[in-house]
Amino acid sequence: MNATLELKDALRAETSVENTVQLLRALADPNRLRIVNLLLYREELCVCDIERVLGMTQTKVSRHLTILRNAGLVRARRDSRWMYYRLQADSELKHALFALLRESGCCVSECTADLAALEQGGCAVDGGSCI
Amino acid sequence: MNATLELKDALRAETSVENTVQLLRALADPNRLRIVNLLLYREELCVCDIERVLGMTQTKVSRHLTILRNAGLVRARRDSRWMYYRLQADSELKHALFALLRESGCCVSECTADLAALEQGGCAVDGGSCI
DNA sequence: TGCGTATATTTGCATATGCGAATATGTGCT
DNA sequence: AGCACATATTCGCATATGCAAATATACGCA
Repeated sequence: MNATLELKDALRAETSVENTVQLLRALADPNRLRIVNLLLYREELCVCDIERVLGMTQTKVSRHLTILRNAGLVRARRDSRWMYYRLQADSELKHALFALLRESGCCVSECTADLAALEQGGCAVDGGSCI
Repeated sequence: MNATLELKDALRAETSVENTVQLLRALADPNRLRIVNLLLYREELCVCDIERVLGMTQTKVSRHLTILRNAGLVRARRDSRWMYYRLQADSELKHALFALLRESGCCVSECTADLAALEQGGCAVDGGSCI
């Protein structure tokens, strides 16, 4: 059995229609897709970073992060007053989805601007990504 | 420039947040995911095939196929009284999504049963797939 | 304890989505 | 034309989703 087959088997074992739908639904929103896109290029970001970079209200960012967290696409870590979020690629399907989004750019116009804004003095850990 | 870079560029050129969201939203439904899954393994299926294999009403199948068609994920061909649907992988992003779904199985339990039902006397063209 | 900052949740509302039932359209056959 | 079959659309309803505004919670600091 080669590596490709092993990957395929691992994917089959973990997936179900409902599980896949849950992940797709969580990603199928422009706000959440932009948030995930930022996290593809920054290992970790706090709510206020995302709020500032994407120009969304705090309520909006928090709500969408909660949805992403409930879908298991991100995980949170508290550091003092700040909550830091990062992608959670803890299954082959999630990993494949993140890879697809990263490769697709998913955002030639919008997200390029988002990433540029991120460069302008984000307070988060820079570089890296989970995939 | 190598093949990988060319693929990446092609993806970036065609994608936008709204376009990606439209595709994800269309896929983010259990009925539609099961329909797409069938089409990953059969080149072409008519509405009555899907209706019978998935045990859905005609109205339901038709409505969800319309949504998939509006998203550009499938295309239809009329042959006499029958409408035949097939996947439309006419962009790199769609191609990547179909490949991901096919590799993921996306359906270890449910879709295996669907595909087994499909083997039991479907009236459609068999074998093959668009990807 | 009280204050300021960071984040989360609730509330009320508008819109979107999914469903079954009924109906309409399109096609072939007689 | 009229009937039967295959598919599409409309309608009314229930539920889900997204939003802003207001409020609540959590933490650090004085």
